Amino acid sequence: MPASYNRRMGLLSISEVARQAGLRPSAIRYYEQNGILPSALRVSGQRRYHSGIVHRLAVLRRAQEVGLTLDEVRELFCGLGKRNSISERWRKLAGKKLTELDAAMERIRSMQEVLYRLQARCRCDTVDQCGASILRSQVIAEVIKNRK
Amino acid sequence: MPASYNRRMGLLSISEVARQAGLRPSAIRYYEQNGILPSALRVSGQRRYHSGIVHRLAVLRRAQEVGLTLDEVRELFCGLGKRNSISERWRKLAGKKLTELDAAMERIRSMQEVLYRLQARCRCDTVDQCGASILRSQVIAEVIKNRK
DNA sequence: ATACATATTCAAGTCGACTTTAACGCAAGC
DNA sequence: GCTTGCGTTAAAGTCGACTTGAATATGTAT
Repeated sequence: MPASYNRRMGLLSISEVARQAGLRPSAIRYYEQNGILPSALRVSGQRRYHSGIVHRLAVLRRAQEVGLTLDEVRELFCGLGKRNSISERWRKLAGKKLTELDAAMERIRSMQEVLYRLQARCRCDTVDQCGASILRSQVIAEVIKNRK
Repeated sequence: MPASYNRRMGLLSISEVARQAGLRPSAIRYYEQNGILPSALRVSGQRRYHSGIVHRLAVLRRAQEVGLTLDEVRELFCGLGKRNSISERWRKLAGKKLTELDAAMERIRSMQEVLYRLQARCRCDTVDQCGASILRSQVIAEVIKNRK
């Protein structure tokens, strides 16, 4: 099947899609492999895409930007339940993320608070003296756990 | 060298230190291996610690809690320059972290903003319709990069 | 003496979202 | 028809901060 045919049909090669979406081909293959994108049409073993894929990848990117993991993006795109629209799934995931982000904000706030006090009050010379003021403050241990 | 001797000298085994510091022995070995802690005293091949190590590990943990990486903790503990006290190094690192945390806050704020709009305004049924409102908003692409 | 706990080192595994590499197939232009 | 270039797959590498596993040594209790 010649290139002219693909062009006539508006079919795009993976590198063309990647270029338009600002990704590398390997990322697109990775998404397919992990069920975030459906298996693409093949023409002599090579992936061919309809232009709509570019929009879908833009939504994917935006979803990542607001903090969704690829597992969540998969849920967004391929949602399990019966007749749930994408907007319903977005709202569900958005609620979840907003909660997580509130927690993240709070964590950052306490980190900042400790750092300010440290800048203002720490005067030790050696590590062994260090911490009188620092060790008493109460940043939640959860910080570390959730920093991953 | 018998245990009684170690006890008399106030020397602690790695598991005792780990217990007191709330870590696993493997973490302590890891710190030593990566130059965050100095090489420990050995008694027949086994690490023995003075109790001060527990304090040092508490400072380490606190440093992590406020966002320092282990590379930065190494800098904090083993700082390069000549006569710089730990408080000077703390202030330097704290300033750096505060800047990073400000940026992180800003990122989270824009993520939240997008998510709120999404919850309020998204009404699409399918992924292909999705994004009219979402794709126009401007979360910085940097979000993803720095999310790591 | 024997058993069991705890120690050691080195190498490899973990998590997430990819990228990179290797070895190969197919395509387009001359 | 030959080269250049893009496509394919599977497997391994990346980053950070550890953990886990395997093989082996030492310590402690009975």
